[in-house]
Amino acid sequence: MPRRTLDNPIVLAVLGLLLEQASHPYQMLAELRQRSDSHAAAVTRGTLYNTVAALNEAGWVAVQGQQRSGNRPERTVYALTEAGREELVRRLDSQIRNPEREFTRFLGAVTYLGALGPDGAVEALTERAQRLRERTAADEERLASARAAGAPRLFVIEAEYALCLARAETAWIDSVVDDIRTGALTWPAV
Amino acid sequence: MPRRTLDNPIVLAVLGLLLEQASHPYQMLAELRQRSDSHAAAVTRGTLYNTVAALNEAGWVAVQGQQRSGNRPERTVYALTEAGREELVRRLDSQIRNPEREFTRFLGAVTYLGALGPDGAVEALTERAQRLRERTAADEERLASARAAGAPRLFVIEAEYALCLARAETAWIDSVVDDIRTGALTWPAV
DNA sequence: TCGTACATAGTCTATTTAGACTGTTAGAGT
DNA sequence: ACTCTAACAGTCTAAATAGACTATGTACGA
Repeated sequence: MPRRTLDNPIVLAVLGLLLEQASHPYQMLAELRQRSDSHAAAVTRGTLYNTVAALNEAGWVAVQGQQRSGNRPERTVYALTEAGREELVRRLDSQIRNPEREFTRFLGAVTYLGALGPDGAVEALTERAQRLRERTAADEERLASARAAGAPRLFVIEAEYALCLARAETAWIDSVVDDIRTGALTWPAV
Repeated sequence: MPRRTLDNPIVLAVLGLLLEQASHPYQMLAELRQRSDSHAAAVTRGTLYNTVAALNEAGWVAVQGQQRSGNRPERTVYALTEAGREELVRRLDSQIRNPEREFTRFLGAVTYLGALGPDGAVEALTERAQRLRERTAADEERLASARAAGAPRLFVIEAEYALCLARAETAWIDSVVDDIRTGALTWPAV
């Protein structure tokens, strides 16, 4: 039951991976998981196989061959086609040009921050900031060691972006917590 | 065919709206659209009706009554239950405490920025920054006039957050564009 | 050497979702 | 008075997704 619209966010990831090298779906998944938690979280197996099949029907990828090691299930290896390379560039360009308004979990929650009350809000926000800081430190370290190991900056650019946003978010949370504590942000009387 | 897991992002929005006042799905949708583009984009009608039905089965909302104006379809008005209020707070708290790694379109695209080549990347990034700036200016104005009209800051806090992130992203893009132009960020030879 | 846990590959189905479809009413323009 | 469009309110279905299920191979400790 292949899809028609093919506008799900992992299409780009699949095309991008195949630009580097031909691969089979299971391997793509492993690659995505290894590279980034956010990429990994965005895919499940069913979706990936389905997406690759649809990409195949759309002519953006093509079966390069079958492989098999031992008696394991046969692996179908896909490669990017020329049309696929063009589509990749087209989508890349458009997704960068158009800033979409993305609805993240945190944005959705912050909208109703009031329901936690001032104390609950400070509590929760403080913990988030704390966790963000820990994660940021770990990410910075990973980034630094990747660079030290010789990875070109272009290959880790999305980690830089993610770090930048995480720092901005942390700073914002800090300022909000501060404003609640000092009374610059108050709860309207109910 | 009501759902079981109820972990989709608009659950929180529905519970949050109902905390303010009882409402029927169509009205919730209008409210969401009016309040924020990101909220609006995150919902379609089918999903909303389905979600509300599931919320009802879970006991977090309850039918408050039917309304009808003229010969229009009957509107089923839902109200938050006490269990629903608790669930709202629980989810709010957890979604704020746990920073999830969210996979946005832009993050996915930036990962394969290399495929655009230095010139294409500068082109696309510059346009994004430009659009972001325009949108940010418009959002700032809307925020200011909402405040001027007497909206408590707590009620527009998510707009502040979104603005903060947008500014950080713009600054990051500017710096990357700069680095490409000056040669601080180069394309590895293929 | 046997069991047990985990990695490898992939398929399959029950939920979930997007968005087309239905029909009514209010208001604008002619 | 009459048409045309947009808002109202909801249902329905085809497509997309998550995650369980299958089945072999490998590594490790008991």
